[in-house]
Amino acid sequence: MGVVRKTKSVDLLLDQFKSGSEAISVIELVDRLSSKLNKTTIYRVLNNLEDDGVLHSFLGVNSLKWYAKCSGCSKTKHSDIHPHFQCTVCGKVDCLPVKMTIPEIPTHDVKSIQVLINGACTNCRA
Amino acid sequence: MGVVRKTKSVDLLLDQFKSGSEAISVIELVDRLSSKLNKTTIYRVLNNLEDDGVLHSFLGVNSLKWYAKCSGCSKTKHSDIHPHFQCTVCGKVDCLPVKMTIPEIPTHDVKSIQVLINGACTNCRA
DNA sequence: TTTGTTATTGCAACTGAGTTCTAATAAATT
DNA sequence: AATTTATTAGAACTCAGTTGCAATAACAAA
Repeated sequence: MGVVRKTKSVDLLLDQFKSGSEAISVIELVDRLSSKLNKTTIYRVLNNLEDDGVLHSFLGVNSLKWYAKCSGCSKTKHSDIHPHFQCTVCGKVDCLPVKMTIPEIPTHDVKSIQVLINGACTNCRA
Repeated sequence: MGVVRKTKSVDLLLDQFKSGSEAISVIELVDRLSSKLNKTTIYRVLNNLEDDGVLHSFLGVNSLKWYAKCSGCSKTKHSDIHPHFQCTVCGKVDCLPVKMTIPEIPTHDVKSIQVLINGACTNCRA
Protein backbone atom coordinates (compact mmCIF):
# COMPACT_ATOMS: atom_id res chain seq x y z
CA MET A 1 0.00 0.00 0.00
CA GLY A 2 1.89 2.97 1.32
CA VAL A 3 0.86 6.59 1.32
CA VAL A 4 -0.66 7.72 -1.94
CA ARG A 5 -2.63 10.85 -1.09
CA LYS A 6 -1.49 14.00 0.67
CA THR A 7 -3.79 14.21 3.67
CA LYS A 8 -4.02 16.20 6.88
CA SER A 9 -3.21 13.04 8.85
CA VAL A 10 0.03 12.41 7.03
CA ASP A 11 1.14 16.03 7.45
CA LEU A 12 0.33 16.07 11.16
CA LEU A 13 2.22 12.86 11.81
CA LEU A 14 5.26 13.81 9.75
CA ASP A 15 5.40 17.10 11.67
CA GLN A 16 6.01 15.13 14.86
CA PHE A 17 9.17 13.60 13.43
CA LYS A 18 10.62 16.78 11.94
CA SER A 19 13.39 17.36 14.44
CA GLY A 20 16.16 15.11 15.69
CA SER A 21 16.72 11.41 15.92
CA GLU A 22 14.31 10.87 18.78
CA ALA A 23 11.82 8.06 18.50
CA ILE A 24 8.18 8.49 19.53
CA SER A 25 5.90 5.79 20.88
CA VAL A 26 2.52 5.29 19.26
CA ILE A 27 0.94 5.87 22.67
CA GLU A 28 2.60 9.27 22.82
CA LEU A 29 1.48 10.12 19.29
CA VAL A 30 -2.11 9.12 20.04
CA ASP A 31 -1.94 11.28 23.14
CA ARG A 32 -0.53 14.31 21.32
CA LEU A 33 -2.91 14.11 18.39
CA SER A 34 -6.06 12.71 20.00
CA SER A 35 -7.99 15.93 19.47
CA LYS A 36 -7.13 16.00 15.79
CA LEU A 37 -6.85 12.39 14.67
CA ASN A 38 -8.50 9.13 15.49
CA LYS A 39 -6.39 6.39 17.08
CA THR A 40 -7.09 4.02 14.21
CA THR A 41 -5.97 6.58 11.66
CA ILE A 42 -2.70 7.11 13.50
CA TYR A 43 -1.92 3.39 13.51
CA ARG A 44 -2.74 3.11 9.81
CA VAL A 45 -0.83 6.16 8.62
CA LEU A 46 2.24 5.12 10.63
CA ASN A 47 2.04 1.72 9.02
CA ASN A 48 1.86 3.32 5.57
CA LEU A 49 4.79 5.60 6.28
CA GLU A 50 6.83 2.59 7.32
CA ASP A 51 5.95 0.77 4.11
CA ASP A 52 7.15 3.82 2.23
CA GLY A 53 10.53 3.81 3.98
CA VAL A 54 9.82 7.16 5.64
CA LEU A 55 9.66 5.80 9.19
CA HIS A 56 10.82 2.62 10.86
CA SER A 57 9.29 0.91 13.87
CA PHE A 58 10.55 -1.25 16.71
CA LEU A 59 9.48 -2.47 20.14
CA GLY A 60 10.64 -0.79 23.34
CA VAL A 61 10.27 -1.99 26.90
CA ASN A 62 6.76 -3.08 27.93
CA SER A 63 6.34 -4.09 24.29
CA LEU A 64 5.24 -0.63 23.26
CA LYS A 65 5.62 0.24 19.60
CA TRP A 66 7.91 3.12 18.65
CA TYR A 67 8.53 4.97 15.40
CA ALA A 68 11.43 7.08 14.17
CA LYS A 69 12.60 8.68 10.95
CA CYS A 70 14.41 6.57 8.40
CA SER A 71 17.43 7.88 6.57
CA GLY A 72 18.27 6.52 3.18
CA CYS A 73 15.40 4.06 2.91
CA SER A 74 12.89 3.65 0.11
CA LYS A 75 9.68 1.78 -0.65
CA THR A 76 11.72 -1.19 -1.76
CA LYS A 77 14.80 -1.18 0.45
CA HIS A 78 15.18 -0.65 4.17
CA SER A 79 18.85 -0.01 4.79
CA ASP A 80 18.77 2.14 7.91
CA ILE A 81 20.04 -0.34 10.51
CA HIS A 82 21.10 1.08 13.86
CA PRO A 83 20.67 0.38 17.58
CA HIS A 84 17.95 2.02 19.64
CA PHE A 85 18.70 3.30 23.10
CA GLN A 86 15.93 3.43 25.67
CA CYS A 87 16.64 5.31 28.89
CA THR A 88 15.49 3.41 31.95
CA VAL A 89 15.11 6.69 33.86
CA CYS A 90 13.10 8.98 31.58
CA GLY A 91 11.88 6.34 29.10
CA LYS A 92 12.98 8.29 26.02
CA VAL A 93 14.32 6.42 23.01
CA ASP A 94 17.14 7.58 20.72
CA CYS A 95 18.31 6.22 17.41
CA LEU A 96 22.06 5.77 17.87
CA PRO A 97 24.21 6.91 14.95
CA VAL A 98 26.26 3.74 15.13
CA LYS A 99 26.95 1.57 12.13
CA MET A 100 25.67 -1.98 12.66
CA THR A 101 26.92 -4.92 10.70
CA ILE A 102 24.68 -7.94 10.42
CA PRO A 103 26.67 -10.80 11.94
CA GLU A 104 27.42 -13.98 10.02
CA ILE A 105 25.68 -16.92 11.62
CA PRO A 106 26.74 -20.04 9.72
CA THR A 107 23.75 -22.06 10.88
CA HIS A 108 21.10 -19.43 10.16
CA ASP A 109 20.14 -17.24 7.23
CA VAL A 110 20.12 -13.73 8.71
CA LYS A 111 17.69 -11.19 7.20
CA SER A 112 17.40 -8.37 9.72
CA ILE A 113 18.58 -7.41 13.16
CA GLN A 114 17.12 -5.30 15.96
CA VAL A 115 19.20 -3.98 18.81
CA LEU A 116 17.69 -2.38 21.91
CA ILE A 117 20.14 -0.95 24.41
CA ASN A 118 19.11 0.08 27.92
CA GLY A 119 20.76 2.44 30.35
CA ALA A 120 20.87 6.11 31.22
CA CYS A 121 20.77 8.76 28.52
CA THR A 122 22.86 11.91 28.34
CA ASN A 123 20.42 13.90 30.43
CA CYS A 124 19.67 11.28 33.04
CA ARG A 125 23.08 9.91 33.95
CA ALA A 126 24.34 11.35 37.20
CA MET B 1 10.98 -12.48 45.49
CA GLY B 2 12.06 -15.47 43.48
CA VAL B 3 11.08 -19.07 43.94
CA VAL B 4 11.24 -20.21 47.53
CA ARG B 5 9.10 -23.34 47.66
CA LYS B 6 9.34 -26.51 45.58
CA THR B 7 5.94 -26.74 43.99
CA LYS B 8 4.27 -28.72 41.24
CA SER B 9 4.08 -25.56 39.11
CA VAL B 10 7.80 -24.90 39.27
CA ASP B 11 8.61 -28.51 38.40
CA LEU B 12 6.22 -28.57 35.46
CA LEU B 13 7.59 -25.36 34.03
CA LEU B 14 11.24 -26.27 34.48
CA ASP B 15 10.52 -29.57 32.71
CA GLN B 16 9.61 -27.60 29.58
CA PHE B 17 13.06 -26.05 29.43
CA LYS B 18 15.03 -29.23 30.11
CA SER B 19 16.39 -29.78 26.63
CA GLY B 20 18.26 -27.53 24.24
CA SER B 21 18.64 -23.82 23.78
CA GLU B 22 15.20 -23.28 22.31
CA ALA B 23 13.11 -20.48 23.71
CA ILE B 24 9.40 -20.96 24.43
CA SER B 25 6.75 -18.26 24.27
CA VAL B 26 4.45 -17.78 27.25
CA ILE B 27 1.52 -18.37 24.92
CA GLU B 28 2.95 -21.77 24.03
CA LEU B 29 3.54 -22.61 27.68
CA VAL B 30 0.00 -21.64 28.63
CA ASP B 31 -1.24 -23.79 25.79
CA ARG B 32 0.86 -26.80 26.77
CA LEU B 33 0.04 -26.64 30.46
CA SER B 34 -3.48 -25.24 30.47
CA SER B 35 -4.95 -28.49 31.79
CA LYS B 36 -2.53 -28.55 34.69
CA LEU B 37 -1.77 -24.92 35.57
CA ASN B 38 -3.63 -21.66 35.60
CA LYS B 39 -2.50 -18.93 33.22
CA THR B 40 -1.83 -16.53 36.09
CA THR B 41 0.32 -19.10 37.86
CA ILE B 42 2.40 -19.63 34.75
CA TYR B 43 3.07 -15.91 34.39
CA ARG B 44 3.98 -15.62 38.06
CA VAL B 45 6.28 -18.64 38.25
CA LEU B 46 8.09 -17.59 35.07
CA ASN B 47 8.63 -14.19 36.61
CA ASN B 48 10.06 -15.78 39.75
CA LEU B 49 12.35 -18.06 37.79
CA GLU B 50 13.67 -15.04 35.93
CA ASP B 51 14.35 -13.21 39.20
CA ASP B 52 16.30 -16.26 40.33
CA GLY B 53 18.51 -16.24 37.24
CA VAL B 54 17.14 -19.59 36.08
CA LEU B 55 15.37 -18.23 32.99
CA HIS B 56 15.65 -15.04 30.97
CA SER B 57 12.91 -13.35 28.98
CA PHE B 58 12.74 -11.19 25.89
CA LEU B 59 10.23 -9.97 23.30
CA GLY B 60 9.84 -11.63 19.93
CA VAL B 61 7.90 -10.43 16.91
CA ASN B 62 4.31 -9.34 17.60
CA SER B 63 5.59 -8.35 21.06
CA LEU B 64 5.06 -11.82 22.46
CA LYS B 65 7.06 -12.68 25.56
CA TRP B 66 9.53 -15.56 25.35
CA TYR B 67 11.55 -17.39 27.96
CA ALA B 68 14.70 -19.49 27.73
CA LYS B 69 17.21 -21.09 30.08
CA CYS B 70 19.98 -18.97 31.55
CA SER B 71 23.50 -20.27 31.80
CA GLY B 72 25.79 -18.90 34.47
CA CYS B 73 23.33 -16.44 35.98
CA SER B 74 22.35 -16.05 39.62
CA LYS B 75 19.82 -14.21 41.75
CA THR B 76 22.14 -11.20 41.82
CA LYS B 77 23.90 -11.24 38.45
CA HIS B 78 22.55 -11.76 34.95
CA SER B 79 25.55 -12.38 32.74
CA ASP B 80 24.09 -14.52 30.00
CA ILE B 81 24.04 -12.05 27.11
CA HIS B 82 23.47 -13.47 23.63
CA PRO B 83 21.40 -12.75 20.53
CA HIS B 84 18.03 -14.40 19.92
CA PHE B 85 17.17 -15.65 16.50
CA GLN B 86 13.52 -15.82 15.44
CA CYS B 87 12.71 -17.71 12.25
CA THR B 88 10.27 -15.80 10.05
CA VAL B 89 9.08 -19.07 8.53
CA CYS B 90 8.33 -21.37 11.45
CA GLY B 91 8.37 -18.75 14.22
CA LYS B 92 10.74 -20.68 16.47
CA VAL B 93 13.31 -18.81 18.53
CA ASP B 94 16.84 -19.96 19.31
CA CYS B 95 19.39 -18.60 21.73
CA LEU B 96 22.51 -18.13 19.63
CA PRO B 97 25.77 -19.25 21.26
CA VAL B 98 27.51 -16.08 20.18
CA LYS B 99 29.45 -13.89 22.54
CA MET B 100 28.07 -10.35 22.65
CA THR B 101 30.05 -7.41 23.84
CA ILE B 102 28.20 -4.39 25.11
CA PRO B 103 29.26 -1.53 22.85
CA GLU B 104 30.81 1.64 24.21
CA ILE B 105 28.49 4.57 23.57
CA PRO B 106 30.29 7.71 24.77
CA THR B 107 27.07 9.71 25.09
CA HIS B 108 25.08 7.06 26.94
CA ASP B 109 25.54 4.89 30.00
CA VAL B 110 24.87 1.37 28.69
CA LYS B 111 23.41 -1.17 31.12
CA SER B 112 22.00 -3.99 29.01
CA ILE B 113 21.51 -4.96 25.41
CA GLN B 114 18.94 -7.07 23.58
CA VAL B 115 19.52 -8.39 20.10
CA LEU B 116 16.79 -9.99 18.02
CA ILE B 117 17.82 -11.42 14.67
CA ASN B 118 15.33 -12.45 12.02
CA GLY B 119 15.70 -14.79 9.10
CA ALA B 120 15.40 -18.47 8.26
CA CYS B 121 16.55 -21.12 10.71
CA THR B 122 18.52 -24.26 9.90
CA ASN B 123 15.40 -26.27 9.15
CA CYS B 124 13.53 -23.65 7.16
CA ARG B 125 16.14 -22.25 4.79
CA ALA B 126 15.78 -23.75 1.35
C1' DT C 1 2.25 -35.83 63.69
C1' DT C 2 -0.21 -31.91 64.39
C1' DT C 3 -0.55 -26.99 64.21
C1' DG C 4 0.38 -22.43 62.60
C1' DT C 5 2.33 -19.37 59.29
C1' DT C 6 2.63 -17.64 54.85
C1' DA C 7 3.96 -18.43 50.05
C1' DT C 8 1.51 -20.11 46.24
C1' DT C 9 -2.42 -21.13 43.39
C1' DG C 10 -7.01 -20.75 40.87
C1' DC C 11 -10.54 -18.07 39.37
C1' DA C 12 -12.87 -14.19 37.69
C1' DA C 13 -12.65 -9.79 36.32
C1' DC C 14 -10.00 -6.34 34.51
C1' DT C 15 -6.52 -3.44 31.50
C1' DG C 16 -4.97 -1.44 27.49
C1' DA C 17 -2.31 -1.64 23.10
C1' DG C 18 -3.45 -2.74 18.79
C1' DT C 19 -7.05 -4.50 15.16
C1' DT C 20 -11.34 -5.00 12.38
C1' DC C 21 -15.65 -3.53 10.17
C1' DT C 22 -18.50 -0.28 8.07
C1' DA C 23 -20.42 3.93 6.75
C1' DA C 24 -19.08 8.64 5.87
C1' DT C 25 -15.70 11.74 3.91
C1' DA C 26 -12.35 13.85 0.99
C1' DA C 27 -8.33 13.49 -2.38
C1' DA C 28 -7.41 13.13 -7.05
C1' DT C 29 -8.79 12.25 -11.88
C1' DT C 30 -12.14 13.03 -15.82
C1' DA D 1 -19.12 19.26 -11.49
C1' DA D 2 -19.36 14.42 -11.35
C1' DT D 3 -17.08 10.06 -10.48
C1' DT D 4 -13.92 7.05 -8.44
C1' DT D 5 -11.59 5.22 -4.71
C1' DA D 6 -8.28 5.97 -0.94
C1' DT D 7 -8.76 7.61 3.61
C1' DT D 8 -10.96 8.59 7.98
C1' DA D 9 -13.88 8.28 12.40
C1' DG D 10 -16.12 5.65 15.42
C1' DA D 11 -17.55 1.78 17.83
C1' DA D 12 -16.76 -2.68 18.94
C1' DC D 13 -13.63 -6.16 19.33
C1' DT D 14 -9.21 -9.18 20.39
C1' DC D 15 -6.12 -11.07 23.38
C1' DA D 16 -1.59 -10.97 25.98
C1' DG D 17 -0.72 -9.83 30.32
C1' DT D 18 -2.27 -8.09 35.19
C1' DT D 19 -4.80 -7.57 39.64
C1' DG D 20 -7.53 -8.77 43.83
C1' DC D 21 -9.03 -12.08 46.74
C1' DA D 22 -10.26 -16.33 48.80
C1' DA D 23 -8.73 -21.17 48.99
C1' DT D 24 -4.86 -24.22 49.22
C1' DA D 25 -0.49 -26.33 50.14
C1' DA D 26 4.56 -26.07 51.35
C1' DC D 27 7.34 -25.79 55.14
C1' DA D 28 8.86 -24.94 59.92
C1' DA D 29 8.16 -25.24 64.79
C1' DA D 30 6.38 -27.62 68.55
